[in-house]
Formats: sequence, C-alpha cells, structure tokens
Amino acid sequence: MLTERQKRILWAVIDDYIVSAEPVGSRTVSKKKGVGFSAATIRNEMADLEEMGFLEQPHTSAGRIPSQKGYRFYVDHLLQPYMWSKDDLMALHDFYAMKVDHVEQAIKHANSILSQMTNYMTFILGPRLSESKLKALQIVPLHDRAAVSILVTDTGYVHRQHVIVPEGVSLSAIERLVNLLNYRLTGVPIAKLKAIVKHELSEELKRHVEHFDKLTDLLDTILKAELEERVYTSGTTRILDQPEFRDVEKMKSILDLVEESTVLVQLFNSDKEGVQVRIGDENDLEAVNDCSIITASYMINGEPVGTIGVLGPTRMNYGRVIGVLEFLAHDFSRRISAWFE
Amino acid sequence: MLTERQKRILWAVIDDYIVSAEPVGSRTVSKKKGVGFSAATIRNEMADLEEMGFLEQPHTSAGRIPSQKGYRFYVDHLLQPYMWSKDDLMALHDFYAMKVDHVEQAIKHANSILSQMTNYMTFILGPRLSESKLKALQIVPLHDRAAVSILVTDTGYVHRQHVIVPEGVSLSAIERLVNLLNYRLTGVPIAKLKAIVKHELSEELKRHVEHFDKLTDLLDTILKAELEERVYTSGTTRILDQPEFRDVEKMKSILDLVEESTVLVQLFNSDKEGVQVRIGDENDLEAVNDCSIITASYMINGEPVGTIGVLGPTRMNYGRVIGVLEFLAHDFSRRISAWFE
DNA sequence: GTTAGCACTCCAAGGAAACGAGTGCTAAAA
DNA sequence: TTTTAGCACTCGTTTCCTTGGAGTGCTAAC
Repeated sequence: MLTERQKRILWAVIDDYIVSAEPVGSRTVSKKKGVGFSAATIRNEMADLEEMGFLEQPHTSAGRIPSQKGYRFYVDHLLQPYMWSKDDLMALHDFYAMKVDHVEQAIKHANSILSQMTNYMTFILGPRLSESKLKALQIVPLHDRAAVSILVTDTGYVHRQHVIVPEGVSLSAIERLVNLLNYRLTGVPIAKLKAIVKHELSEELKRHVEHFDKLTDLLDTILKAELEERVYTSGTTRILDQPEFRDVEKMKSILDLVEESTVLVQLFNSDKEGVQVRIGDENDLEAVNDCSIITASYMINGEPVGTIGVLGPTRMNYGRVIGVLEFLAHDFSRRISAWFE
Repeated sequence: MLTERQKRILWAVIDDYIVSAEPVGSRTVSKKKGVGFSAATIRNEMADLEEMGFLEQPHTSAGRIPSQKGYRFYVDHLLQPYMWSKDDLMALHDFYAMKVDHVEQAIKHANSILSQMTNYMTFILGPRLSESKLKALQIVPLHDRAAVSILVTDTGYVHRQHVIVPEGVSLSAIERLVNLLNYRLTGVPIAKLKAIVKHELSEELKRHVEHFDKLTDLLDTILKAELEERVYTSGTTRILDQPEFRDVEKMKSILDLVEESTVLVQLFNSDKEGVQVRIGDENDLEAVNDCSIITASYMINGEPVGTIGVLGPTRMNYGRVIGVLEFLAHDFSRRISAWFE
C-alpha cells in the first residue's frame, strides 16, 4: 500500500505530466503546491514508486513518467471531482442554444461539443437497434421491379434497403404482405423479427399472400437488416495535437481505425452503465495500446441504448474528460429521451 | 510553343518525379528511355523550360521539379492512355465479385476499390437530390406527439426527419395530410416541393385538413429537407503515405476538410460531364492548394447525378488516376442505373 | 527521517567537416 | 550551328564531435 506522501507524489507527477508530456523531475515535484518536501526526499520516494511499478524512467538521468499501473491508481484513487471553468460553461451554453430536430443531428452535435471540450477524438455509437422495436414497415416501388423497403423503429431510426421484386409478383401482393407484417410485427424487437416470421407467420403468409414462395428471398433481405450500428466520430484530427502522435506511423494506425467502423463498434461497445475507463493495453486492440478510452452509456427512457466516448493518449486529462463525459452523456440521454415519451 | 525535345524532357521529368518525389537531375533524364541526349544538352533545355515556367528549382544545385504550369501541360498534352496491369485486373475482379444491394453500399464499395487502386484519398458525392423526384411521403407516429417523416425519391433515396406533432392535431388529420400530399406531389422534383405546396396547394389543404394552420410548421420542417448531400470518403490515411504530407500541420488541414462535409461538397461538386482535373490553386480552397483533385460525374439513366473523385498531391499519377476513374465512374453508373430501369 | 552537496549519466542542441548530387559555363567535337 | 565532355562551384544533407543542462543516486551532515 502507498503512504500518503507517496500518493501525493504520484499525483503530482501525473498531474504535471498530463500537461507537459515531459518526464517530471524531483525538483519540479518538490516545487508543486501541496508537496512540502525537498527534491532529495522526493527522489527517494520516486525510486520506491518506480520499484513498485507506478512510475517509469525513460533513461537514467531523466525524470519519471507514469506507468500504466500508475495511471490506473490515479484514476481509481487520486482523482478529484472536476471543477467547471468559465470556458466550459460557455461551451455548454452553445450546446443548449442549438436546435436539433432528429437523433442523428443530436448525435453529431453532442459529438462535436464533446471533442471541442476535451480536445480529444470522440465517438458516439448510434442507438442500438437490436433492442428497439418495430414501429412500421413500408415497401415503396420505384420502377418496374425495383423498390425500396423502409423499416421504422420505436426509437425513430429508419432503415432502408433496395430490393428487387421478383417477376410475376403483383403490387397488390406486396401491399398485402406489408399490411400483414405491419399488423403482426408492430412492437416486436428488431432482433426477433426474422425468427417470428419463420416460425409463427409462415403458414399465415402462405395462405394470404399470392406467390408467397417467390417472396421469401425479398423478405429475408428486408429483415436481415442486421442494422449495422453506426459510429459517429468527431475531432479526429485533434489527436495530431498530442505530441505522442507526431509519429506518422502511429497516427496512421489510429486513423485507419476510424475508417473501419465495425472494429470501432467492437472496441467501444460496452454494456455497463456509468463511466468506464480503459487504459493502455486494457484495450484489446493493439493499435490503441498506448491510448486510453473513456466511455459512458446513454439511455433512452432509462434503457441504456448506446455509447458515447473519448479516445486519447494514456497521458489524458482523466479528471476533466470523466467530468465532461458524465455530464454530456446524462444530458444527451435526457434530450433524446424527450422525443420518445 | 515547346519543341518535341522539350516536350519529351518535360514528360521525363514529371514521369520520374511522380514516382520519386525527389528533384530530377539532368543525368537521370538523359538515362531515361525515349530520351537520347547527353546530360549537358538536357541541362540547357531544362534551363529553358524553367525560364518558361514549366519547371522549378528548389535551390541551385538541385534537380528540377515540375511547376503547376508544367503539370497542366503534362495533363493536357503529354498524357498517354493508361495501360491496365495484372494487379488492376485482379482488383476489378474483386469489384465485380462483391454483391451489393443498395446505393449506399455500392457507393462505399466503389469508393474503397477506387482508393485502393489509386492509393489516394477518394470521395463520392451521393446522388444529388435536388433533381430527383418525390416518390412517396410517410409520417409514422412514434409516441404521443413524436413522429418521424420519411421521404422517398425516385432514386431510392430515403430522407428521414423527426417531427413534433402540434397539440390538438389528430392522427387522422395527419393521415389525411399525407394522403393528399402523396396524391398531389408524387413525381414533383424535390427542389420544387416547397414552392408548390405554398402556391398551389395551400387552399386545398386548408379546406380538407382540419387544424391545417397548426400544421404549417411541421410541413415546412418536412419539406425543408435541404437534403444535405452526403459525402463518402475513403482511404483518408493514404495521403500519409505521400512524403509531401509528412508535415503534421499540412496533413491536419487536409484531414480537417474531411470532417467538414459541407466544404467538401462545395469543393468537389461539378456539373460538367467527363473527367475534370484541377491542379494546385486551380482549386479554390487554400488547404488544397498543393493538391490536385480529379473528378468524374456518374449518371443514373443518362442523367449526371453525382460526383466521384480523387484527391492527392499535385505530384499525382495523373495517367493512372484518370484511367481508373474514367472506368469506375462509367461502371458505377451502369451498376446503379440498373436498379432504376 | 530529511536535506544539502556532489559526482555522474545521458539526451539534446549546436557547429564544423566531409560528402555528393547537380548545376552553369567553356571549349572542343560533330 | 548544335551537341557533348570536362570542370569548378554551389548548396543541402549527413556525420561526428562538443558542449550544456537537467536530473539522478549516493553520501554525509542536520
């Protein structure tokens, strides 16, 4: 266990390093307010902290930098509640001033405020669809055999898909199919649509819809709707401001991530409620092994449906990010929930 | 006017520089096949070409690099038709092998193939909506007063929007409104929707829809649908492979562009048919003043509806990019047109 | 237990020297 | 008259060495 003094020193090192990104020396720590010891004392303690694995030394005769274990301890035990600054309040003011009129816009907006306030890259996973329920289904014919299917969920998400109407199927058959499905499936969770059609409705559909055998493929296409979850990112270029990403290769591997939305979803998805902090290689993906990811889930009417988060270097301003994220996630939930009451 | 020999030398310099990104010296040029002169002769000619503004010298005792004017001449007069390599054909094979079932997917797919084949950043502007026509309009109620409006165009594009139903308006009134609008507006170009409602339908709507005065706002929201044109980008990180973007500041200004989709639309939009090449500051935007942008429009049933293009450094492999782009744009048109016949 | 002092380490910044790619000019060759 | 070989010169790049300074660990004194 760490002594009070050791804790204070560890805190001082991290607090300084977060800002400077340079190894912190004993002299610097001893001058910091809240630490009343001489450089020599600090040196002894820092050597101990290094032995215990909380600090690291890039090379002899350099200062110390926090190790991953050090950050973890800092986040778990040394963090102080974040104090909002005047600038923060101004930014939040803008947040409230802006009018938004659909979920996607709200997401983009929250995302940009968050990345602006934290100065890191941020992301929001769009509302999880597997848990939302079917509200309406439509098939709109476009030309001859081309049509577009539209699937609306109770969270207001609209999924569209081009489909080809098989030869020999009349418009009225399609209409009938759609009516039946709407009647039977409204309120059913998206994830269960396919199973229900297959096991409970196939007989009925066969009876009431002419040429139904020709329509099974089309129906599959519509309902397969794996409804890829969309990832929205913002502030991608802000990681370029961080000295640790000046290296082109390193930054390329991060930016490549952003284009691979499926990977992003895996990386960020999290069912747990509340704020979660994953530091360094606590993240599974190698490309982010020297990054930290802080996530929070947001809710629609009390149900957690998506994730909002921040990606930055391990040398991250945890206090600030956690504070801002907590607030925005909560507020974002409140905002979009209002549309669904 | 340039002599044959000068043209050949200019060609050789650019052809080399495109690959090496290093200033090209007289010796290198004289050794290139197709140029049968000694280094001294080349030196004299290069000095002339520099005087005429086709070449530049970073400093005395360095080789020459092409100027913007040089690139322009190269593109206009020296380009040879692109020869497809085996690798290209393999990539195209993949292109055909993949099954796609809606426009968005086709766009993403074409985009990734294009950026993979050219090794530059590429983009596709989604089908222009202002010219497409209304196919269907729907309003799906979600909860109490929340609803989502859905607007389908004849190109299969679906635009959705959250709306708030004013107090005191019944569902049946909404239904009536939707029916009337569908009846009257199907086939009308999206750009004209609002004007027609305002000038030709307002009397009729007032007569047939109860509480119509309360619904004007809602109607405006639905039809305002400025239908932001979506920009899809791919291969963003590929510009990091180009030595001219090793500079973090430079690359940041480019990447910032990508996040500003409205700017991108302005930058890339182009009504002209066929392949267009804009070199260096022929582009209005300062951030891309040392980039070249090559665009081609794609068609749905013969109508140009969108743009597909490539962004790279002015030192770009123009021959290859133009060849690939021409082919892919044509092919992409054919593919998506097939869905609308 | 804490602190001042001191020798030691090692990175970073700066500068001289060597290197080499490429030029322009001149004079000879074609 | 045009082309080419030869040569002195320029200038950016690389390499190596020196110097400065920040920071350490250890020892001895407080």
